[in-house]
Amino acid sequence: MASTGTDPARKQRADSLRNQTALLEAAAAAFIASGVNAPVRDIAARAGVGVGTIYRHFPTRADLIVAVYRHQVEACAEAGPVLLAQSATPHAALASWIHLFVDFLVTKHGLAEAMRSDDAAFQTLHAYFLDRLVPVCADLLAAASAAGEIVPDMNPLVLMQGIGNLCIGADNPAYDARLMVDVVIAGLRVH
Amino acid sequence: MASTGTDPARKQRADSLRNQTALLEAAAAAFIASGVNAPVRDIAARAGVGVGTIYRHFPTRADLIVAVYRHQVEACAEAGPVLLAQSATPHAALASWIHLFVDFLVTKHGLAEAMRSDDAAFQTLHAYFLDRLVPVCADLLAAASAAGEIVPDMNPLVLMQGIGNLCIGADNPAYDARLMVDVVIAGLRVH
DNA sequence: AAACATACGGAACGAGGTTCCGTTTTCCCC
DNA sequence: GGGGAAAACGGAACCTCGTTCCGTATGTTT
Repeated sequence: MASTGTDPARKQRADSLRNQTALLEAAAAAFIASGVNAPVRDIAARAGVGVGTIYRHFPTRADLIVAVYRHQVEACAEAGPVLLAQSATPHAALASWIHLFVDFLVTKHGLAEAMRSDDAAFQTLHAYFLDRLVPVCADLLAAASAAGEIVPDMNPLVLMQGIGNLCIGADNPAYDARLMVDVVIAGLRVH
Repeated sequence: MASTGTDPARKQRADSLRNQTALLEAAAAAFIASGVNAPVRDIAARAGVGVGTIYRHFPTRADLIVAVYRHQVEACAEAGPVLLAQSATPHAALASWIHLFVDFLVTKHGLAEAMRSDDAAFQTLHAYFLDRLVPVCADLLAAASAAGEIVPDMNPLVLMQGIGNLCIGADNPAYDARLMVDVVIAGLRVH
């Protein structure tokens, strides 16, 4: 992520590593306080570095967001097969997994919006989330489909993006992302 | 909308009305060309006016968007009762009406995103759309619910917002808003 | 300790939204 | 028709925010 060195023998400088860590912590805090679109200058100030340092470590905002949430995305991805093995039915596993994903998204102010953005800077973000999660979703869909529980032709990519969309604005009390997601899950069933 | 006059006897000035019309046309063109977030300066240039004139007529971007799309929103609202009377079943009417709404949204680049924005400037937009369309949706839901075709507890406001969300990013070829909307419509059915 | 690569900071630039006020246009009244 | 007040105009100026750039500082290696 931050290995800019041309010579692979030379290790990353200590101050560089320190700043990178500080930036990750600052960004996480700023994202909680102001959403994932927190001003670059704010994040830099929180980390006690100049704005140039942010761009050196994380060329686009997406890189920073991915770095901050990587653990959680990985955990979500790994939960897929586990749920499939533990649940009573594939459809139940799919439902549980989608709820896991939704829980992750709705607690990250602005993340769902950002994933949707057509801004080139968010391309990385979009790609990372989808690359990591769509295959997991595809497996769950395939299992539920094979069991005859859901319609056979659901596209996992479309489903993930749709679920993501439904989570936008989840902090608005007049909206209820989880309810809409449940309607979608019900709609996947054979009928 | 543009009656700023303090004295109600005094009518709107001719140049003001001319500019207002020019702005509406320019905005409509700019929205088609660049989406509803087209730069203010661009819209002003298209209309051949200064930026100050935009703000005088339409204090927020939402006011301009509402003015541009008012006819279409009205048409959509009025179609609700008509569809209910003409369709074979209330659920069919609901489905048709939702498709009408979706067709409107997906052809307006950025509109669905804007409706979701928590920016105070879009409050008016959000309010207008929901005030006008939620009651129509509520009637359709009530009819379908009374006919025993759908689950009885769907909140029309949540449904409208959810449908709106699903339409975000509909111009991305890897996504399919209509498919997701169909899943939602299916999910509303009693099962 | 010297020399060199690496990384840093923050000024500077550009894009976009918004405000403000001197000037122009229109309208009303005589 | 002409004069003056009210209304509206235009666009410069300002603010915020993302992004770039380069002179300077800090590690690292020999």
